[in-house]
Amino acid sequence: MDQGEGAARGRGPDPGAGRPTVRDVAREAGVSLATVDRVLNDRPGVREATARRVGAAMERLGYQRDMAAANLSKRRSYRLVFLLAAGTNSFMHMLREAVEKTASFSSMDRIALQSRLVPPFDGPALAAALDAIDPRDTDGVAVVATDEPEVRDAMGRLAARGIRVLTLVSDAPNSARERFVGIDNVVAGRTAAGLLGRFCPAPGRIAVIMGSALLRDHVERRLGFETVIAREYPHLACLPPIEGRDDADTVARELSAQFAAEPGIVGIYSLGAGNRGIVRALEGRPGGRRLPVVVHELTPHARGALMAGVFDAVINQDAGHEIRSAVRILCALIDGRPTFEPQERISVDIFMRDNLP
Amino acid sequence: MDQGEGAARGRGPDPGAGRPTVRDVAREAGVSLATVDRVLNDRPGVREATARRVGAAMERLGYQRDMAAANLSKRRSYRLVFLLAAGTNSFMHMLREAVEKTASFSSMDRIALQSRLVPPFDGPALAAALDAIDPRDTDGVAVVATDEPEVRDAMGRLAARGIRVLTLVSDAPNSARERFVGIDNVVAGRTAAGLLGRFCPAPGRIAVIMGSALLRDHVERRLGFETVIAREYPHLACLPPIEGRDDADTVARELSAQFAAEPGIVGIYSLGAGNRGIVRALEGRPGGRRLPVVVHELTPHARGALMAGVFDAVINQDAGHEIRSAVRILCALIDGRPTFEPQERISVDIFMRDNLP
DNA sequence: TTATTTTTGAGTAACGTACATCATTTCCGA
DNA sequence: TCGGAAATGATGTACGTTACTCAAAAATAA
Repeated sequence: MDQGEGAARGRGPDPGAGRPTVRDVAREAGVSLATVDRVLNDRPGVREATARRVGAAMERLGYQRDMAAANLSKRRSYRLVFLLAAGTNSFMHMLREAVEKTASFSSMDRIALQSRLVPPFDGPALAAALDAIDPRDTDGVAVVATDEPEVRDAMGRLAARGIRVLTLVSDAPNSARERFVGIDNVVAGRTAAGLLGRFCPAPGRIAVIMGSALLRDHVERRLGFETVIAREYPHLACLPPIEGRDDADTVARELSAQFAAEPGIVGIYSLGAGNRGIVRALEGRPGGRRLPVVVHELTPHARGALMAGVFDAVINQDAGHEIRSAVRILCALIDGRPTFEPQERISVDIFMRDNLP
Repeated sequence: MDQGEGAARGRGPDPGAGRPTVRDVAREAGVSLATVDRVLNDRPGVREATARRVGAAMERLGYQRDMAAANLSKRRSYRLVFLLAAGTNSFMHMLREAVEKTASFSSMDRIALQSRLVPPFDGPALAAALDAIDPRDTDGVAVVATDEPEVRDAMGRLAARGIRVLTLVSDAPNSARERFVGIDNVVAGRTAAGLLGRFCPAPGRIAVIMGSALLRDHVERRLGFETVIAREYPHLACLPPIEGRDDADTVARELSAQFAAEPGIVGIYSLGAGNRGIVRALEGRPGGRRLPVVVHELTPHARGALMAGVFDAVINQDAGHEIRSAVRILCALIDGRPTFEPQERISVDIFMRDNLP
C-alpha cells in the first residue's frame, strides 16, 4: 500500500519531481503524519525537540504547504467586510464599485466580500459599526478609518476578538490595524506641486482648495504641496486654502470670489472633492488665458475635464488596486502567510489627458 | 450513506449555505456525477440535449467550479516560459528580476515560471527558441516579440502545438498570440509630449533621441510624441531624432554635437535606452539654464537622475505588473477561464521626483 | 425485431491537507 | 519501579474535483 523507493514510475515519489508533501516531511523527520500535522497547525502535544526536528526536515526538503489543498480541507472561506463611508463622494463610490467587482471574481477563491456603508465623518457611528462585527461570521475587516479615539478603541476591540483589521484609504496610525493600504498623501501633495510648479512658469499665486482642515489626508496633501512649492518654486506663492467642504457649489462661489480679489492667480490646486465647482468658476472667470489646474481622484468628471483640457493633471489612487491589495493582504494575514510586498505598494498615479485609462 | 434532505445539521446540504458542488448540479439536472463531469471537462459521449440540461442546472444553481479542488485533483501545474531578450538593456534586466521574484511566490499556487534569454534583435534566434518549446513540459509562453515574419510563423507553430502564447512588452500584431501584455506606446509618446510641452514654456526646439527606427515601440512613441507636439504645442518643434542605438556613448556624442549645432534647444525627449548618455551630454554642455528632460523606463539610473533633478519625468511601464499580469492571463487561458480585465490593464505610469516608488 | 453503437449511471481511487479518535509509547516524579 | 501524564503513532473520514472502469440503459441501424 505504501509506495517503496519506487523509481521513475509515473506516480512514484520521484525524489526530484513533484514538490514535497507532508508525508515526505514525516518520513524525512522520522515521525508520523499526525505529528507533522500537529506541528504544522501548532496543535498541542508535541515536544519542543520534535517540533524542531520537523521544522528542520521541512527546511531541508523545501516543503511548502499547499494552501489550496489546506483550504479545501478546512473548507475555509475568507469572509471579509469592507467598511466604507456613505455619502456622495465620488471616490467612495468608486471604492464601493471596486468591492463589488472584486467580489464577483473572488468568489472563485472562496473569498466572500461584503461592503457596509457608514455615515461619513462620524466617529461614534464608525465605532459602532466596528463593534457590530461578529467574529463568528467574519475573518477580516478593511476600514476607511477616521483618526479618532473611539475608532481606535473599537479597532482594538475588534483585533482582540481575533479579527484581522487594516485601514484602507485613510489611516489611523496608532490603532490596532495591522497595515494601511493606501497612498502617502504627503507624497501626493508633493507630486502635485512638482507638476503645477513646472506648469506655471510665470510668477504669481496658486489657489489651493481643500475639503476640510479636519481631514487627515487633506492636511497631509496640503503640507506636501506647500513645502515643495516654497522650496522649489520660489516664483510661486500659495494663497490661504479655500475650504470647499467637498461641495461643488461652495467651491464655485469661493473660488470665484478669490479670482475677483486676487488678480495674480496663475494656477489652481484642488486636493479634495467638489471639482465640478472649479470648472464652473473657471467658466465664469472674466477674460485671461487658461490656468493650469491639478486636482485629485480620477472621477468621471475629472476625466471629462482632463479631456476637455480644463484640468491639466489628476493625481489618483487606483481604487481597484487598493481593494484587491486589501483582499490579498487580509487573506495572507488570516493564513499567517507573508505578503508579496512589491505587488502591494499603492502608487501615486499621475494622469494627464493622454494616458487616461 | 448519502445524505438525505437533511436540514440544518452542520454538514448537511443546507440549500442556502455552502456553494453548490458538482453533486448538487447532478441532482438538479437529474443526471449522474459522471455526466456532469463529462460536460464540465467537455469529454465525449454526452448528448447535446443532456449537456444543455446540465448547463441549465449550473446556471440555476449559480454553480462555480472550485478551481483549487480541480487543480488539486488534476495535479496540474502551470508550467510557463518567459522568452526575454538578453543583453545589457536595463529594462530587460528588470523584467528578468520580476520573473524571478514572481516565480518564488507563484510556486505556492503550483505555477512554475522559467525565463529564457534570447539574443536581442535576432528574429531567427527567437523563432528557434520558440520552436524549441516542448508541449510536454510547458503549458504557456510569454514572449517579448519582434514583429518579423519568422517570429510570427514560429508563434503560429507554437499555438498549433497547443501552447498558449502571448506577447509581452513588444507586440507582434498579426501573429497567433492570444493577447498582448504591455503598454500602448503611442499613448506613452503622447503622454511624454503632454508633459514636455508644458514643461517648456518658451519657443524652441526639442531634441529627440531614439534607439532605432526599426524598433516598433520606438517608432510608435515617436509618432505619438511628434503628433501631440505639432498639434498642441506650436511654439515647439522636434528636431530630427538622434539614433542612439540604446548606447550611452553614442547618445552622449550625438547629443553633444546637436547642442553645438542647434542653439535653440529647450527640451529633451528620449524614448529608448542609453539615458546615461544624456546625463553626460548635459553635464558637458556650455552654460545656459537647465533643460527639461523626459525619458522612458524607470531604471536605477533614471531614478538617480530624477532625484538629482536632471530628469523631470520618467514614463514607465511596471515590469512587475506586466509579469504578474502575463502569469494570470496565461493561467486563465490554460484553464479556459475569463480574466478580470480592469486588473490586467497595464498603465502608462508617470514618475517625477516626488512620487517615486 | 435484433444487433450495435452511443449515452448514461454507479462506484472508486486519487490529489494534499485538516482533524478527530484511539491505541501505544515515552517521559517524569514519587 | 510504578503510575499517571504527556507525547506520538495509526487510521479513517472529509473537502470538491478528476479520471477511470464496468455495467446498464437508451438510441440507432440493420
